[in-house]
Amino acid sequence: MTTSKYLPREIEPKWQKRWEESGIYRSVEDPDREKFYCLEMFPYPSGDLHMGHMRNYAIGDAYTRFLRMVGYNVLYPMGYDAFGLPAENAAITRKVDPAQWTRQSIEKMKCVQKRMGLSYDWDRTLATCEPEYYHWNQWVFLQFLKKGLAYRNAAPVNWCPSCSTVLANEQVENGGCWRCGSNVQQKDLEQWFFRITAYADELVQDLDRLEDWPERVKIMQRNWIGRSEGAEIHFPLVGSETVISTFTTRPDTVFGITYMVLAAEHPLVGELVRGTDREEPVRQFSERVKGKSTIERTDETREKEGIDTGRCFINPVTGERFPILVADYVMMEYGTGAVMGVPAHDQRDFEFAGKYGLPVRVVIEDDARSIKAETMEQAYVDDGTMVNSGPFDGRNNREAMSDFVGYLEENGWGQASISYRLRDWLISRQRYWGTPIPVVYCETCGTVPVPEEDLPVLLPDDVTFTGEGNPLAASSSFGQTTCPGCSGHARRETDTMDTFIDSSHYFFRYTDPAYEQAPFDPEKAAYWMPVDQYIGGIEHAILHLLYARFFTKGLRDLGLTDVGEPFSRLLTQGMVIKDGAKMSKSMGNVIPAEEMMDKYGADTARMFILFASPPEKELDWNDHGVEGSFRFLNRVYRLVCKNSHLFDKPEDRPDELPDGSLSLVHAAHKTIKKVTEDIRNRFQFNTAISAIMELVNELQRFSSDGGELQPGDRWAMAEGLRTVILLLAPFAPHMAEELWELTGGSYSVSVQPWPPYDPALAVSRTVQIVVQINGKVRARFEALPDSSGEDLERRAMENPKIIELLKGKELVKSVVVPGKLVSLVIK
RNA sequence: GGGGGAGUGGCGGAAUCAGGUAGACGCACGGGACUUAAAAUCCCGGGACGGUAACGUCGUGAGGGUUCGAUUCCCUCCUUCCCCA
Repeated sequence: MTTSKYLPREIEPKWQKRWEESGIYRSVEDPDREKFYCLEMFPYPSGDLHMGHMRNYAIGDAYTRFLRMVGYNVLYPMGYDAFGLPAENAAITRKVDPAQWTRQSIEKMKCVQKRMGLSYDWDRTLATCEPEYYHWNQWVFLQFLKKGLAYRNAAPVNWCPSCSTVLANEQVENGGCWRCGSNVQQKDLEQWFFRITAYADELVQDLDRLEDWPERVKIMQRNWIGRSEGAEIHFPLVGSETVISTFTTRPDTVFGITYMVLAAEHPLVGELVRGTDREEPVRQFSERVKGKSTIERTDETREKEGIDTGRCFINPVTGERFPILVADYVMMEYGTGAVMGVPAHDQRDFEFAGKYGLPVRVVIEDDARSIKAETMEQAYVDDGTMVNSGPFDGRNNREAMSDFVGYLEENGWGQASISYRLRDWLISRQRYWGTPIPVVYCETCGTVPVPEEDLPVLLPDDVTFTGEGNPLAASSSFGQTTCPGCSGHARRETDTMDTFIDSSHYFFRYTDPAYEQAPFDPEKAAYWMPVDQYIGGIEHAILHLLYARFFTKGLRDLGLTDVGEPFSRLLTQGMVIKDGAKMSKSMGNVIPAEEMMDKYGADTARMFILFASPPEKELDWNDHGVEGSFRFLNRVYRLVCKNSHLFDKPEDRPDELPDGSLSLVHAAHKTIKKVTEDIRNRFQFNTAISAIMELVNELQRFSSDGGELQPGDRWAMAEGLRTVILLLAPFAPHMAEELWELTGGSYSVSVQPWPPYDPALAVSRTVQIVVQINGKVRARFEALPDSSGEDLERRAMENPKIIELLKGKELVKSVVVPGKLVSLVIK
């Protein structure tokens, strides 16, 4: 008998070394085997590996290990999202080289990841800050430029004064910077954009194909893209050739227009009032409005402000003139920056019109009651019958909608149109630690892309980090260059790319990280892509996942891949909570991953993380709970050691099994079935682990029941223990290896076939049947699982307690559910 | 304001997909065994109320509905978290 103790500190490094030396987690393309690409969102290498990371990897690794045992050819890589602000900030405050700082952090993180025992193919590791990687950011940029998917434009942009950079719309949260929270200001700048709106429709439509994505992520994306159908209508300006266009989702209310409002940023505002007595007040008003934040301007509860321009437009459908105003609640980013005012049928317009004495004209009536403009207390926004609408009077507005748009089109007043909330992706950043945008500005040739053969445009070393402005712009070696076209003097673009570009195609790069001709080898990508299972935090529901989807479609249209959607299945893990708050540095409630592993070992940490909560839910951290997982692993270890003699001379299964052993065999098969289904179909690691615990409890009872074990018992016990080891292999891989070896198994447990189960054995030998009377449980009895309904009913009626309760009553009805219950209704 | 989740013992959570024994598994707690003692380990207990007990009544945020039967399905409401404004 072995009496050794469970010592994770000894066995974990031992097996990690063996895995590395034997290279069993390296993946190779094999057309004869079914592939499975499992991926976790790669981390930003801050150097600290926190619980959120640990949870992410524990989930992914357990699933991957399971898949390997089930027989898939698995790709499971890891890399580092290595560009970004923290490295640059460290450079400013601590005078360290961002590249060096980042590489050190990566090594630190990798070290912790290795200690966790994760089964990555480490040969495929990449870091986005390396020229071999960002080369391909630049390459894709050039291809996008050729296809018109990248362009430069002057636009009002979101500016974070604290980070001294512009931000994409997706990076503005509640009017503040997503990183530092500072109030975002609007600034007019020349910037580079990616034309994500070209794919707006496809990005919405393809969401329907993503059946294995959480519904809420799809809803968030759908809302973010904000596709709305309606019409664009053109209004002639009185006394001018100019036409003002507006987008509306309610073209059926055009007869009810009584005014128009423009955004303060609308390019026509200046022209409208030039030289009139309205010029100065309107200019002042516009300036004041521009200084307000977006949240303030779009807050629906706030009173809206406007100012008359003194100019009028003509409503083409009626020929009437109405005033044009400038108002604070209209944003240039949405629609066309001009909004037609229909006070009777839009609540915001109604309030605005009330404040400025603008007329209200009812054009849709409630079918139940008549609506009078004079007595309305709020806008009528529902559907109804069109009135005051010329040829459309009497028709239902919803049904008449498309006819009405046709009517506008025939007369040249407008046309059907689709509007998106989604804006083009602003990718320029005035920062150093990112991918240089490969463009030069030549005095004679203008904007010139850097030729592909000159890539990558490397980040220069001769920079100083002062915290003010972009260090790249101050570098003498970088800024000045010669034009690739005319060899004349040229100036380099000093902006770098948004780091979300890095994470928009890294999953392709893993399929062949050393490939030198393109971002990836099309053939290898064809084998591995798409990612079959992607795992990461819900916080990336919009930003990263939308950009990655767009990028994939862009790469597809460059002919590099056939894949249109990068991630077939998505699992969004819940946050890690401690003491009722998100575990975070700012809350001061962080448990470092390393500390956990020092104390209990990686297997315990992984086990607890998976056991404490289902992956999608929040995980409530509890120090005592970890203790429980540690105890469980100790128990398993002891149990196997105590019974190790059973494996000295393996026995064959006897023809006849003693009763207790037979029950044990049933329990083992039932457990295999449950664990298999919980992992494969539901990602329910917590219930899978519970099931293993139950089996362990049963084995322990069986082995300590006293008395000599019969030959059949010995066989059943050995089988039960081997089953437990195999089932634990995805969750506690180090211990599983150790015990597998101890029981005479061959290396490695992680490539053993997953244990099969016999459905006939994967049921309890007897089931408990309950007898209900009028819905209340009154008696129970044991029966065989396949007992017939008649049999069960007869046995229920023979039950002394039931006979007693039935005395003097009339049996009205009985319902029998075989294997479950007999329900009697009496009067 | 709009959209989407979630509410079950002292705690994390099961059962909810497909209506059928609510509380699996674990933590914390209580009792016992082993020990000179402790730790570790092993065994037993446990939703609430009443009862020595058998057992009974109540019980899954609140209220209603459907059903022989509702934690599960439907309606209304409350609380809370997330996303968008």
